[in-house]
Amino acid sequence: MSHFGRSGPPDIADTYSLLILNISFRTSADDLFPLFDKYGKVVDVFIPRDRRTGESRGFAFVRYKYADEAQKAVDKLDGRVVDGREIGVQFAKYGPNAERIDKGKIAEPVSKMRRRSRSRSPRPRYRDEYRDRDYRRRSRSRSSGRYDRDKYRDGGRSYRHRSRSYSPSPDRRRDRRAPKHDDEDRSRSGSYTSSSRSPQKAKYERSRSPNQRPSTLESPDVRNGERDSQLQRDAPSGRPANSAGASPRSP
DNA sequence: GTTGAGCGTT
Repeated sequence: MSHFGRSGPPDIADTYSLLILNISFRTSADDLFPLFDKYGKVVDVFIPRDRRTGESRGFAFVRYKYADEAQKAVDKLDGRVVDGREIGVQFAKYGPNAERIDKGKIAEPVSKMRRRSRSRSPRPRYRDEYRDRDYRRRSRSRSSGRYDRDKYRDGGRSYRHRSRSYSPSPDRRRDRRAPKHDDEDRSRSGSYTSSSRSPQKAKYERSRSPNQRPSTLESPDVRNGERDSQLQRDAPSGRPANSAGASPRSP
């Protein structure tokens, strides 16, 4: 009953969802919980994070138990400087399931809605987060800015002169994060339920240990050469039956 | 290490 997290939200029956925008990227639910809990009874605080990097997106969802408290929080916390950034508190417009929300509170399930609001969708939200597998680097920021310009500048001539054939598979490296520290109290690190709170709130070093394995990170050329070498060494006969007829380059 | 309109769950 008190343990949720197996299937998403704990209980969104009589709770009002508030959308917190403009929050710092380092702000966590633990920092927003006491802030919002001071104005009312916070049921849960959820901060959507990126699936690729795992960083916060910059907004959070605070679920209140009563609308009056939520309204108060919006009026009080809206415009408050948190972590050095002004946050924006407002009622959630959409539900977790894209359902209809009334003042942050879920009006009714989609089943009862039938197809009433089906014809009303003139605003297709383009969520270019991770389409499927073609998730590129456009994301929500970082891409559009000076970075692109700089990149373009560098790519003006470097990009074009990419030397010989360049294998278009740079994102093939699946270097997993080195499981150095596994004592992460925060299992979800996103949903705060005022339940499990680590007494040791030391400064979580953002250093995610970017353990990049240079072995697999080596250029394909080197690997290719090595493989080629090995292949050649594997067939010192001078005539590898494998290569007989099937040459790497079919002219 | 970076960024800043928006709407959500391991």
